[in-house]
Amino acid sequence: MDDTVSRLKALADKNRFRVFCALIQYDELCACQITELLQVTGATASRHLSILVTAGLLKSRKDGRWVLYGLNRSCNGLDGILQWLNPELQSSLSIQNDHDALRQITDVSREDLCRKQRGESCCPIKHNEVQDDR
Amino acid sequence: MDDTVSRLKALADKNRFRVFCALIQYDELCACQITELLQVTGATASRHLSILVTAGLLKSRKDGRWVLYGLNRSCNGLDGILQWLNPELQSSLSIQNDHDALRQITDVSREDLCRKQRGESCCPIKHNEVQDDR
DNA sequence: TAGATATTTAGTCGTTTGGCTAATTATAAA
DNA sequence: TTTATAATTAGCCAAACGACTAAATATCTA
Repeated sequence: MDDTVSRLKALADKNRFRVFCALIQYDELCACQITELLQVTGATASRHLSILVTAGLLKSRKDGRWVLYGLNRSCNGLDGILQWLNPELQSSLSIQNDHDALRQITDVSREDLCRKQRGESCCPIKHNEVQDDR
Repeated sequence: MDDTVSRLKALADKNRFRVFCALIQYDELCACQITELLQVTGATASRHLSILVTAGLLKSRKDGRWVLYGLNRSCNGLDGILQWLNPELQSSLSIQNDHDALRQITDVSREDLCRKQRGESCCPIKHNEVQDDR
């Protein structure tokens, strides 16, 4: 039970939930891409990611300087979670917004993305107003 | 999305999760029975229950002096949640413990149960040591 | 109707959470 | 080997949370 509750806790935060949903659509995203999606500091994104990994929902692997995150496909009960969420995701405007933002984020190279995050105003990515569902 | 996250938040607490699981097995339980199961004050149980109701996971109805709680069968996505949880519940010792405790709790009348909760030491219910899974 | 009683609400308190900045670690490039 | 940089960790703070007690509400019963 404790495992299940800790998975629930991990998903019961809006930003972590967004990350999880993003990774249903994208096989792998690096920390800086998720930072850009959430519009928080890298430190904050990193902590959220570690909570999701600790709960067993995500896996991470290093790729040089970058750390790539993806769903942990062998997570106990993952299929059930996906089946539950799937209908909800189809109809969610917020998730659709994130999906659009991610297309732009993954369009630029990770190098350029990080440059932009450092404030070097290269390759600006404009985020749409995120209006929530209902 | 916000609805989904608030349902996740509602379930992401050990005591509320136990209540939800209890109501998968029992069609209806009154507030005092849930208070007894959780071993918290009535006020605390009441707040947990109201969070679950507000999230749309539970329904309540009055039966005279008592308030009965049960799963809200028309909750959006409930089937998905149940399918996800079902395998986990089968193997959980904690849930099994709660199930055993509930059998004793529902064995005595609500009147006697409340009398006992007021400390009138009638019809004692002994709770097993609740050891957690793993 | 008056008293008893099941439940909820209000108010308090210590802990946890989610965000930030600053410091640290690990890898790539010069 | 030094410098740059992606990511994480540490430390801080305000807000949210979960528990409690006490007070209020609603319903039964004598």
